Amino acid sequence: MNPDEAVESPRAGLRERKKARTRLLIQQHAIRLFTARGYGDTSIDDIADAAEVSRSTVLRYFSSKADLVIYDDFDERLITAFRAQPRNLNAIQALRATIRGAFATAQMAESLALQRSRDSLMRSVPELRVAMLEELTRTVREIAQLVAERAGRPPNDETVLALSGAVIGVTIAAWFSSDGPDWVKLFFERIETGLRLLEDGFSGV
Amino acid sequence: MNPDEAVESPRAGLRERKKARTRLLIQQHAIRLFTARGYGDTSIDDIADAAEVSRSTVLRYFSSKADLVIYDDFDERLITAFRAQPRNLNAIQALRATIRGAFATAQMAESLALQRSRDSLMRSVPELRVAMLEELTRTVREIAQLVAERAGRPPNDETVLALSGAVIGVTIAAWFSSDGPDWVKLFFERIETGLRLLEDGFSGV
Amino acid sequence: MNPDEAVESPRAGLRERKKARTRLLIQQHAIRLFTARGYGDTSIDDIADAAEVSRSTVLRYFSSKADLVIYDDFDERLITAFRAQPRNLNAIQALRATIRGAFATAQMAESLALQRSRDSLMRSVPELRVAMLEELTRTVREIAQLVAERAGRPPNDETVLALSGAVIGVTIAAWFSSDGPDWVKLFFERIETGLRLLEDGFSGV
Amino acid sequence: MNPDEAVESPRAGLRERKKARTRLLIQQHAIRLFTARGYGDTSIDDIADAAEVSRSTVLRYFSSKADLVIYDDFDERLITAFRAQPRNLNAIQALRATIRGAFATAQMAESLALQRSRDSLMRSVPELRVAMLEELTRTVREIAQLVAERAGRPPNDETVLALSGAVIGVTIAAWFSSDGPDWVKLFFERIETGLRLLEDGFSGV
DNA sequence: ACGTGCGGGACGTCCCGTTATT
DNA sequence: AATAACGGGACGTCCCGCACGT
Repeated sequence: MNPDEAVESPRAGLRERKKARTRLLIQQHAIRLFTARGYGDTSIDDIADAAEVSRSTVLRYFSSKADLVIYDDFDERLITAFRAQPRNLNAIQALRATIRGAFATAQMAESLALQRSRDSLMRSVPELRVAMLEELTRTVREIAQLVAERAGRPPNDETVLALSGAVIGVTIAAWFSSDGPDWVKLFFERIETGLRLLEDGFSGV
Repeated sequence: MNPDEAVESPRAGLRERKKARTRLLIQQHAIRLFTARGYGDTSIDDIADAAEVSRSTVLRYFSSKADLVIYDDFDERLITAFRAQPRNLNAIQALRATIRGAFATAQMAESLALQRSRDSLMRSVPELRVAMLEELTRTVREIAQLVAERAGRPPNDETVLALSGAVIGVTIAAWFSSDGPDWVKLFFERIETGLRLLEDGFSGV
Repeated sequence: MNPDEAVESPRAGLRERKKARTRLLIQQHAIRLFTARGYGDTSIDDIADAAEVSRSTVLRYFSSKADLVIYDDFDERLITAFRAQPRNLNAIQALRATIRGAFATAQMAESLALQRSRDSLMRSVPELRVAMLEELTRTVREIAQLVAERAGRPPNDETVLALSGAVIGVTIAAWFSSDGPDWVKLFFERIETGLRLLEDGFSGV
Repeated sequence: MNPDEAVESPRAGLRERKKARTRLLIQQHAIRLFTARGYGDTSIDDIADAAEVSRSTVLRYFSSKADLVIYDDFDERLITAFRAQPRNLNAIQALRATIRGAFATAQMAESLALQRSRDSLMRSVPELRVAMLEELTRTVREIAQLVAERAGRPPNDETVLALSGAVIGVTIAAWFSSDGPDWVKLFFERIETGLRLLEDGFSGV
């Protein structure tokens, strides 16, 4: 789901930039090896060797083996983008605008192939599918926080919760149903459609 | 999530009824033991002993240890109830009517305490939480099937997918946020609120 | 085990009093944070921030993280009180009188809630339980010293050692078995019972 | 504290005998290496190599590194011996008789040198001292169980708790104070003295 | 000089495939 | 033939010492 690092913070410290590069390097090797040899048949040591770092470093950057596939900074960047939306948009409008922006970014990402591999792994390896679902529940809470901020309601407000859940549900459904070579396009289209329906209501269905 | 079996299908054969009772018996012992000793510290053999059946019988009824907690027939009964809704209701209206019916059933359930234990286990044991999420993704597809039937659209229709995903998302959010002694009531209220918002749209948020 | 500082030495210098207050302040913040976030998830820096002192100050007052929970001035005060007992009492009688005095003090302590938190932490965090046991073995030697003084025997006298060990053993057993809301009362009652039995002998058991 | 395997069950199955031998073999190598190179500087792998078993096997027999030093079957054998005491003895008398029996056994133990090394390690390595104290608190509960059985009282009876605590306290004090070449003799003498005083009472001190 | 990242390595847990017992 | 021990290896956590950068 990671449309890569198109929007890299320009003035990040050297230290930070190096860390980001190491992280990406490790993840690239990991996904390459997982895809080539299979997830279960690739050890963390194999990845460390390939990336020419120590096992410790791999585990410092990714807290578990599954995290090597699951991790992306999509959430962080969506959150930043969402917060930057004009204040006159309501929560869903801001979400839709954010998603459209993310799609533009994703399209021009150089490492779409990497994303495709990640996606394929997450679909096929039960352990990863499971880890991703757990991750999604964390995301529900983050979205709730964002929506609550914008709507000026508490994060445990019924409406806020419903919207957050619906958004993540639409995302899961879009992800599960978007397969094939054009999956990124399909994926974003379906999220866009879903958000529009959330805005207008499903009463016509 | 199972508000128990108050609405037992009246004309089930004797054999079916006995099987259902054995299943419930095993599950009750399982949840009692899990709650008392902890999930990890209770073996399938312990449960078989307590329920006075053989280990193989336990595994005939439940395909895994997690299933002993996860399983309920809520889905099946919701599906039946959904199909029985008047044809003039649209998909969401039918869902809302179904949920209201389920809530009435749940309120009069005799073994709310059992449900409370299940709920508590599913929240606290990561292994179970994860199994439940996996289960939910299966449910997305079933709901999509139902909605597609009623709307007269194919199951992979964009709108159908979005609605199904949104419904399940609202359910997850309701579940995660409904805690405390009144969780069943809260849970159903939040689903009801969520479905109403899905029908009307979130444009006002 | 600290029933608080109700009996503050009346003629302590201002400097001493200020140090004691800083120490208590730090400890209160520490235990509050440990209870709220968990022991492992609270760093010494967090505590320093909360108490508005520097990290080095925290470590000046408490030599380790565990010490923030373990420390109390119960021992010092018991020793002082023990030494003040009439000379005609034998060792055990003096101990019993001392404990009774401490209990009266403990009962009127204003911050029983703090003690309750400390107690709960010490029971639940293995690292702390262990530190407390180590601390207790140090106390054995101090008690041996006191008993030896009063009995006019050398500190490594067999009888002195046996009595000191027995006293501390009775204390451990009383602590481990005193749970629930009334734990302070139970704790002191059990020590009192134990000391009486040590005085009279267990031949009737 | 392990007076070794003088009283080996004569008709133990071959399987069991082999297991007991493997366990002892591993422990002997462990203590030899710990003594020679230091505890911290000896890894579990080193021990596995020396004993010519796999690391897994070492950890199957001993659940932690500390356990390699801490473990003995002293408790189990004391419990068995205690239960075998004549029913007309009260709890303390039975304990004293049991200890005297254990002492006779300990004296003829061939591997006193091993015990001496264990003792020395437990005194000098803080980590082990700590593990032993935790172990002792477990033993308090076992003694309480035994005493309760014999006295016909519940295990959480105040008197039972006091006696159990006192016994373990006397044991700790005896252990801490028994040093030098004759430590085993001293150790048992001090326990014997302590138990006699517990029986008769400390009123004369 | 000071902090922070990194390599290295041990620990304890878990799981699976193989090998012996019984 | 079934059960149980064993070897092997991966995982994730923790800790220490080094070195790099600022």
